Amino acid sequence: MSARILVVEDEAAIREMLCFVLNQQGFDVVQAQDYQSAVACLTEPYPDLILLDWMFPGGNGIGLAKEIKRNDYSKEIPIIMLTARGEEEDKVRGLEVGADDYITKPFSPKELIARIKAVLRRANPTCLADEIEIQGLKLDPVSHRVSLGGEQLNMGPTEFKLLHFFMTHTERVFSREQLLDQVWGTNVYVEDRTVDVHIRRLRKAITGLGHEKFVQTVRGSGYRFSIRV
Amino acid sequence: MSARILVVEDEAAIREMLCFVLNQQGFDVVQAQDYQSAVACLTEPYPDLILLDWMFPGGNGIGLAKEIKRNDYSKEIPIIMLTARGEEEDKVRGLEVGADDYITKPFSPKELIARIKAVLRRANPTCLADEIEIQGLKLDPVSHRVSLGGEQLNMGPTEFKLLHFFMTHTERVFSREQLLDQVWGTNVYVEDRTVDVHIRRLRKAITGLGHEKFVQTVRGSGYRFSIRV
DNA sequence: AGTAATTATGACAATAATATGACAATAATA
DNA sequence: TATTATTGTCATATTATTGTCATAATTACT
Repeated sequence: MSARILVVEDEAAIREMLCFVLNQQGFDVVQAQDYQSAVACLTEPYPDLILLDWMFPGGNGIGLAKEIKRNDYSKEIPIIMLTARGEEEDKVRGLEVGADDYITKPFSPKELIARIKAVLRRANPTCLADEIEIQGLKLDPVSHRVSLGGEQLNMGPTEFKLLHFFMTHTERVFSREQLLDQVWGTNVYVEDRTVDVHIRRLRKAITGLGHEKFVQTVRGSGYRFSIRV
Repeated sequence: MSARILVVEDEAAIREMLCFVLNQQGFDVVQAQDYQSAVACLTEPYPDLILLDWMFPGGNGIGLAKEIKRNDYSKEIPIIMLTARGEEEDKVRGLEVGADDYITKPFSPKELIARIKAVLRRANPTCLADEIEIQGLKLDPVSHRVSLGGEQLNMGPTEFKLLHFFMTHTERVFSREQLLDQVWGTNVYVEDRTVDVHIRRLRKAITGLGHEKFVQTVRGSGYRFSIRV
């Protein structure tokens, strides 16, 4: 049950960028480019969050925000406003009207995602809980648990992160360097070969009915998580 | 073997956005936020493409573009300029200096990727991470897999590279020397005849329903990958 | 057919890459 | 503070891959 996000933004390039980023993060995205189509999206299934451009044709953002907050069915939906840089007063007015947060254009994807998650966590934590399952191997980021055919699996935090990354990025080779960046985080000085060791630990941890085969070595390139053995 | 892209952009938010999108597409991304660090990135391993902001501190974009095109080692690297909207003259000047294309901010990820791929396809198709299929023979650089009619094929890294090169450069003879340059890399001292051996290994690996026939010997010249048997 | 040049092939040792087990250092937890 | 779990690194074992050779097979030419 991943979160459904309504993006209201008239400029196509920015809208596409927003949708791209949100999609990559696993959100369900609905787009609207004007007042009318935005209002049309306020029905079942309701979005869990609205990303709202301050200025857009067919009614300004604040107008739409007011409309949303007036309506009983939609007033609980959190709103994040998109404002142009430096327009401080807009932010203030936006928050007054009931926006839960705001983001300044241009925005970094990291910031965007962080703010969205923060708002969702406050408003509706369940829609962030996205359990991943691949052939009986279940990973639940919320409870921070991994199970295989109902059986709980034990592994260290690093193995968990590694598995989480793999399960959300299957069928793709990653070099040790990339894995270090993605799983350990940038600016971390760790030996390349250390990845090997954690790969082994992960394999050992998920060894069940051949599930360790999912973690595959690609000689000369790195590792891959693949269902196709 | 996926393309390495150097992003030169001072504004952190935009830079992060570019990197995010490019990373998702499987490119190797290197960042630079000023003239100095950009120049520092112009060494081994050279980027396959440079995304260059027109205006950035410590020297403008055109200055850096000129510098890149002046240097023998870097002048073959294609450049895509990032310009602010509406600055038509910038685009013209950029193209005059040797930029291969330009993108207007704000940009849609689709457009960005399309233009990058177009430029790379012209300059160096091997580093495009697109899946290639030729008569049931599939090579996917992203997952680093080769299959023939759905069946996985096994081969060593060198054979993989060789096949990748061939599949992106079909219907053309290459001398052993050329293959060594392109597949093994320059400055590698390897016997000419070694190519023969790898050709054999490649043929053996892709032997299916006569697919080994694609790898053809051109007596006295070298080898060719051709669909026409 | 005979010959020289060229390519194909199998075998092999050298090399490079990965797997693994052990260990001390560190961080987390009781 | 004591105890336990986790981490990163090393040394070593295990594989896979590489490049080269010797020899067989093929081709082109006389």
